[in-house]
Amino acid sequence: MASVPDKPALEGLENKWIARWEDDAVYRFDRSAPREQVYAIDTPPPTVSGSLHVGHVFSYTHTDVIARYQRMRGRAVFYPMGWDDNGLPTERRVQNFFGVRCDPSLPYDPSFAPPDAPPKTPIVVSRPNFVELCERLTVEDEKAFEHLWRYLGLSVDWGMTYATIGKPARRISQLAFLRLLAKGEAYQNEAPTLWDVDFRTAVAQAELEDREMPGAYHRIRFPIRRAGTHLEIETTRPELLPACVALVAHPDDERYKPFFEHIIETPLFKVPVYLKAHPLADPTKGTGVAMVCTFGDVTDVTWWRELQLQPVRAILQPNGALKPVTWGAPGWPSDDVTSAQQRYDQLVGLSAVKARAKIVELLRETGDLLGDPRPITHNVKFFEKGDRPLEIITSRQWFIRTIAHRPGLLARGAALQWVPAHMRARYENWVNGLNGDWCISRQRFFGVPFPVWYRVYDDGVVDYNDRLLPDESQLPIDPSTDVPAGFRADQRDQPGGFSGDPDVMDTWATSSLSPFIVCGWETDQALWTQTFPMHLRPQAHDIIRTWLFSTVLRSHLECDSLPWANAAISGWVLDPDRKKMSKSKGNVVTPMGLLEQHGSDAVRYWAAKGGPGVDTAFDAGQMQVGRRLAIKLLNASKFVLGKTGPAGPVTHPIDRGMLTKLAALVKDCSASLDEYDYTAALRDTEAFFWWFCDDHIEHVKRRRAGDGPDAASATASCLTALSTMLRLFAPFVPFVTEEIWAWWQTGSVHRAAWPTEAEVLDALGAPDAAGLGAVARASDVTALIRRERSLRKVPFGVAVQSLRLPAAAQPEWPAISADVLAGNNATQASVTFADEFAIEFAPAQAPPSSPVPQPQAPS
RNA sequence: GGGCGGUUAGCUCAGUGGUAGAGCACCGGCUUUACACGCCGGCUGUCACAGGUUCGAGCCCUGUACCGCCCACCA
Repeated sequence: MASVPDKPALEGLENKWIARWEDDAVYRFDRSAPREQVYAIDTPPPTVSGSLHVGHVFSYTHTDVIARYQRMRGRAVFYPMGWDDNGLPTERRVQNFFGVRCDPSLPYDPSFAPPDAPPKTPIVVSRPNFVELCERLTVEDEKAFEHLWRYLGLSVDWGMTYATIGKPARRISQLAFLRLLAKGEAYQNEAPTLWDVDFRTAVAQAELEDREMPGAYHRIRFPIRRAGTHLEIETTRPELLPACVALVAHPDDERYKPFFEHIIETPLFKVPVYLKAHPLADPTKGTGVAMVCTFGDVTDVTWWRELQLQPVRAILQPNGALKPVTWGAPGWPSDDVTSAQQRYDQLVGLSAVKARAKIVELLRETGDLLGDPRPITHNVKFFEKGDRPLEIITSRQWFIRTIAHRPGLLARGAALQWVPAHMRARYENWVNGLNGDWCISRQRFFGVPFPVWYRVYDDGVVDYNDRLLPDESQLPIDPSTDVPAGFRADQRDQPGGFSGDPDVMDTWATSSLSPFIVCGWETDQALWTQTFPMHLRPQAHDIIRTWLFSTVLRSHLECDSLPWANAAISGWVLDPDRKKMSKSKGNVVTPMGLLEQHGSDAVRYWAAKGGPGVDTAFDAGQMQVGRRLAIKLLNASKFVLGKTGPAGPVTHPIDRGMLTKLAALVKDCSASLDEYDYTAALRDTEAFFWWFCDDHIEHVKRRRAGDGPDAASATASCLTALSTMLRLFAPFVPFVTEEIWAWWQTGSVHRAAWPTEAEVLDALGAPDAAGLGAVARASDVTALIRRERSLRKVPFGVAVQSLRLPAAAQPEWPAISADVLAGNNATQASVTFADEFAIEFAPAQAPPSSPVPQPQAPS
């Protein structure tokens, strides 16, 4: 038996065992394991340019508990880690850090090196150079993240990491895209698209969020031609008046029925438009007549499509400013071209907000604005990372089909095991609410480019229908730098030459392939067969509509399969005010500080108390409890292992009862963990452990200190219990359990076999029901004695003289009397049985003196 | 407007139709040879509200209120 320290402590355990685990490759994935023994986890790649917060610690701990459990169950745990360095946060960080800006039209410069300090004027670099800078910068982030994860005790195989902008991920993103293109599941289309004017890119439905914004209803007069009357509409976006292509009212609205298909004239610009009928128009909103503009919101798109309102009169440019328009030109009719032009020219170049103020001024001048704008607050759609409301701009974009696959996607969601089960509804809700295919192209430069070139006609026009695709073996490529087969570099963007697709993929188009990336899709067939479909996707509930949905979609389209069998959805960490912890609220605690303050095991303990999918309050008090548990484990283990006597057959009823109780615990915990109910497993293990310390040890410690068969029974059963409890605790508090394990066992506890009911019962032959009754009775009687001792304030040193125990205790008494009496300083007591409990203590040696008041220092 | 959770002790939360629970906090006591980073004990309830089912409801059903989240609408 290795040495048990005199003063066991938690300090330094993290660094000690991190190093040892790495040296011993404790968490290395076994490539030779057959698929049936593999447990594969699709770990979320954290965004490296962000910072890890306590919510990450929380949810990644949950996953690690499962990973450690499965490993102890004998599974080869496939537990890689990714870094998400693809996307806007990293793009901005690279720009600021190095003082560069990307221009994809530039050729790659292999000799480029950034200056030591970012220059005032950004250096323009090619996309491959920009990606290189990203990789250089994120290496440092990744090191810090990895250190934190190791310190937290994540049992990741650190030999398997990937980056979402890394070459393998780019290759797989492009390969998967080309496969979808070949199948017709990816397509390109020119259509009205949700657009962020600051980032100047299309965004997807999944990236929207509503924000409450101040606005105002503007009541505007529209004359009806040759009717001598007018319609009134209310709009929050009067600046779109020049883009008006129709008015619309509900078909049953009696107020407007007479005027359907009449020609209305827009104010200021004198554009003839029709009043149309459409059921989506709500008679109760505003005046019941809405202005259809190209495009103010998604309803406008619907009306434009369904009412076939040609043409598009787009006035917003990609940067959000109003573009120049020649009134009187095709598509821009006006009954008064001169004044329309004169008025519109005052708007050109203005942002939507400024144009609104200007147009209100103009409407006031002509008297077409009725009354003052009426302030309201309303929800406006934003890109979740954006600062200004989304616009809708017609542009050429890549899409992946989703709507056509809705039934199949719902079936996948139904087949997936959700933890907790009710999270399935969020997925179904989202799939049922999809209103368009998934737009995956972004007009950014940093990301995975589309591996596509287009032929350029001899007249210099790019033919987007004549695509030039690379061979799969060439991937990844960058069409802004690489040249399609059969062309020369100097034919780029030349008549008769080629042009590269300028766009990059949405980050989710890569993240959705995380199982493909880690499992070696089209790269490592043996690994792919061994690990895909995976077993577990852990993630937070806010990205069900993005990461989870898109991963299911890609796997459905590419593999006709679910990507994993289980989805474990974690909750959020809330601050004590029940608000989600976030950086903007300034209530984030740095994870490393937490781990150092409380110890990793203690923080993990708190995290494991938060059930799957349950938003959980940040609670340093629970971490203190976890720390006390770890210390208690050290001390109790020291006591159990400190016994010098020999172990022998487990014959004593109390020992047999304890092990029977433990065997039931093992069975329950295993069942709980199989169902991802790690919270219940921890709670039950903890309850047993405290009972073991407080009651069982107190009962057996004197017997164990003697010799003979009863002492040997106590020693043997305590050792079994310790071994079992350490293994039950190991997934939750890996450091302290490993430390104790090393005192007396060989190998890592994290590679030890998960305990089984049969193993614990081995020393007994069978569950011992009488023993179970004995330990329960022993605890009951001890509780009675302790209660009286405490109420009467009798110190433990004062012996019990006589005991009258409940008659119900009589049958078990012979089995437990020695242990119970010894554990309560009552070995000399006379014991009788009657209906009521009674106790007498030995007379006090000295009469208690009344306490003398001590002079108090002024406080 | 639709959907999903939640509401149990001062706090954080378990609770599987059968006596209302744990930890923390608080109060009182105890140096008991593993642990004072400890131990023992005590106090603490309109289980959100209303109705229903049942011999029996915190749990099942219906409705309501409030909190949180998701989605839709947002002229």
